[in-house]
Amino acid sequence: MPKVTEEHVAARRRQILSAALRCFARQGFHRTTMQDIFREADLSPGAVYSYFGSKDELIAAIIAAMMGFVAETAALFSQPLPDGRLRRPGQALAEVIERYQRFELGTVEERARIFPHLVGEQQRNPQLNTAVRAGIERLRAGFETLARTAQERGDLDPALEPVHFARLCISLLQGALLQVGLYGNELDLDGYARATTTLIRQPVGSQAIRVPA
Amino acid sequence: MPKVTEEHVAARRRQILSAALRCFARQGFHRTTMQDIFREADLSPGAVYSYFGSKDELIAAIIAAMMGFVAETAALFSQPLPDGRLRRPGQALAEVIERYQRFELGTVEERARIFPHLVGEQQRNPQLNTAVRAGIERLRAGFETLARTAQERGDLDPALEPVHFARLCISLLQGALLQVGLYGNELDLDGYARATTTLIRQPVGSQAIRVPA
Amino acid sequence: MPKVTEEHVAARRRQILSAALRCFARQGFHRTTMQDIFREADLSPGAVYSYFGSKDELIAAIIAAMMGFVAETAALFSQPLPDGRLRRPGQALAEVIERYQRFELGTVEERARIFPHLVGEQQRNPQLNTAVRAGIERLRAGFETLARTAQERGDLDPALEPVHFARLCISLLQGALLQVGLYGNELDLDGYARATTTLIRQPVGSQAIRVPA
Amino acid sequence: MPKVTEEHVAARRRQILSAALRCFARQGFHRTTMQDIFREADLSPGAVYSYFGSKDELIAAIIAAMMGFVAETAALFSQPLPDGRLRRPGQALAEVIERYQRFELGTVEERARIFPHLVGEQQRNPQLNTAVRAGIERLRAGFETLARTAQERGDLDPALEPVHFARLCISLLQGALLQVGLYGNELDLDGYARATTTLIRQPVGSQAIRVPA
DNA sequence: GATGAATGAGTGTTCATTCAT
DNA sequence: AATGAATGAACACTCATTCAT
Repeated sequence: MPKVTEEHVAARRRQILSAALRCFARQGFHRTTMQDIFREADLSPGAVYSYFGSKDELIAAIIAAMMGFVAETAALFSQPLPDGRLRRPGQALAEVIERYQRFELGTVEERARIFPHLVGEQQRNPQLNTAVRAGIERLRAGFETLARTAQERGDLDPALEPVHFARLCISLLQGALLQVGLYGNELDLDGYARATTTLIRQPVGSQAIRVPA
Repeated sequence: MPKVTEEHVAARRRQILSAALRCFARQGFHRTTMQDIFREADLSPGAVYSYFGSKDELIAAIIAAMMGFVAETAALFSQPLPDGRLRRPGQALAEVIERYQRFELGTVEERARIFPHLVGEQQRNPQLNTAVRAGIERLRAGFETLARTAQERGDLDPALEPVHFARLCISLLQGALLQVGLYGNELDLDGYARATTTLIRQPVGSQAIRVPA
Repeated sequence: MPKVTEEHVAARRRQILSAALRCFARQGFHRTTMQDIFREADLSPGAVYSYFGSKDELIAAIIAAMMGFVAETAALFSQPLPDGRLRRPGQALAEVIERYQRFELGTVEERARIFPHLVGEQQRNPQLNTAVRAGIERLRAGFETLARTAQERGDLDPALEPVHFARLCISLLQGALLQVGLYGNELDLDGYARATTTLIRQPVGSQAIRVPA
Repeated sequence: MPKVTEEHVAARRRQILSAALRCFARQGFHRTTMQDIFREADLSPGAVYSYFGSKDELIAAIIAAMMGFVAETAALFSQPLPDGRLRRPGQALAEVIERYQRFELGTVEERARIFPHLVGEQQRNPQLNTAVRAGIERLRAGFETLARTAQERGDLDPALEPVHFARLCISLLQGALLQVGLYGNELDLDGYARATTTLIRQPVGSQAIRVPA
């Protein structure tokens, strides 16, 4: 009965991971005890430890899932839209936020609350640091490419250096996560997304034509 | 000689806080042990505990110092510039980043590395949460006011809702901190500040007058 | 078919015991986990537990097997040799060592490596202690009898008190085991056996006749 | 007050080591929990751990003390007696046993009961193994030298190969320890020592002159 | 009979905090 | 005021054993 077992294993891992995510979102990685996770997952220590070898492995699995989301999203940006053109940066930003909301691990808020802990952990763990930097860099590079393309098409103010502009896009996403963590449901993520799109659209000539008051 | 004592107390508190900051920046709040702090401050446990009642108090004091910076900065924005006008939002953003770099507690990088830990801690501690939300809200409200004023003067695209726009300004600041934590000195904060200013300047009519290609 | 089942049971027990012996010789009783034994025996937990009720029972079974060897050997000494005479103590010592090498449980080295663990365990477990003391006492009493007989025949220096002499024979055997455990194959057990025989042969008058230098 | 502290530290270490020795002698290394040691030493976990970094370190310290005894004893054998001559092997054996009884760590019986655990541990721990083999080898080499010297002086049967003879001396010592562990105070160690001396004295010609019955 | 996922008491160790000096 | 040895609750993790299938 290998199939049943395989499914069972996958289900248990999901069960444990989502319990851990809830705990981590509530208390952070370090304030969460393994006991908390056993209780939340309704499993014994031995059961959890037969699926994940240590607390760190559990943390790493959750971070890996989140970085997987980043990698997939970054990959998406290299693909043209159905109409054969690349997204404008503003569209891309809104798309990330929308995809984030549909991501299958935990809830929007839980993922947002995990985010600062992930950042903190990665600062201290060289292995995680490499992974996280690589992930973010891929996303940033994606925005940079979109910015160049948009500038070529006259969709973006050429005064914005693509390298820096891409960094700001990352900031807008990071800020979204932090503010969801801070305000929870009170923050309207879709409204936030629309605002970023508005802010980002900077057509050619916008500055030049400005009429002095 | 109460004055000497008072100064002595203040100096010791600074000594301890900055030792703690260095430790926290290196290891995060939870991985830092009180022993680490005793060693870094070159003081005995008893000495440290006579100035701060607990580790949490130490954490809270550091967070309070950082929120103090936020509050002062927010207060600044209500004051007009020497010429009697209020800053444009872009100016304000650059000013925050510049002030941040001159803030006297620890180094630019240490403060940035503490930031995610601060966020994580505040999510868990209602008292801190209230303080942090209040601080950020004040800053956000400051940007909102500046945005309205700028719109009235025709310095900012009226299509940008001030409430949301202010949130994005916060994001740009939060992103700056996270990225300094991530890249350290490799990130050029002044370049980042200039890029935000460029992104933010959205004069009236910029969209309307755009000439189709 | 009770006979088949009985054989099956015996075979399984042997399979498990020899797997356990290998593990115990490698890691000692306490560092060996039941998982180690399941893996070494290539059986499931349930299977092993249906033959031995606990880890302690497994340990006891192995110790019992080794004490069985001691008991058989001690019994042998009461029997005269084919020529109707009893062994001289030196012969007996060599015989024990030779029989030890042919004992069917595990290898020479494995049994030697188990020995100190056996001693340690028996010190702590009154039931085992009784069994082990009885076994060794029987062997010691055997040597004592052989010593008396040898003394009567003039084959052994009467200055050696049989009671103490027998103890020393036991020591020479214990030392052999410990040193095999320590040096493994590097120790030549047959050479050791010959040396003990040489040491032990102390004929009547050997001291008296000694010519002063 | 560095002197007071230094003495205090030494006293605490002794206190802890002797508590540990009692526990280990009673239960063996692995069945002894750190809790047992805290209780026996009447100290808190933190106190014990500030003197010894781990259970293994505690075990190693005790084994080191015992190997120190072996090393000192072996060193002694290289020194001639007051009369300028080297000991005869039998004298040396008795001297070891006598010194063993006066050794300051724990009681005679406790040290004996630790012995099999020490052997078992050393089989599994390469570092300990090296140390223990070296210690025993030094003692064995001491006996070998004494044997050669004795043979040259006609004090020992030249038929006994010094290398093997020395091994048997080690066995007689090992056996003494094991039997003290087994019988406790019931075993008369001094009687044992005298018996070994008697067994060992094998003067030249003892075999040759033997009169056939 | 056999399996192996699950249990949960128990382990070694850490570290914020106290208090006699 | 200052010290630092000591405390002990709490932690991550292990492993002998069970029992539904």
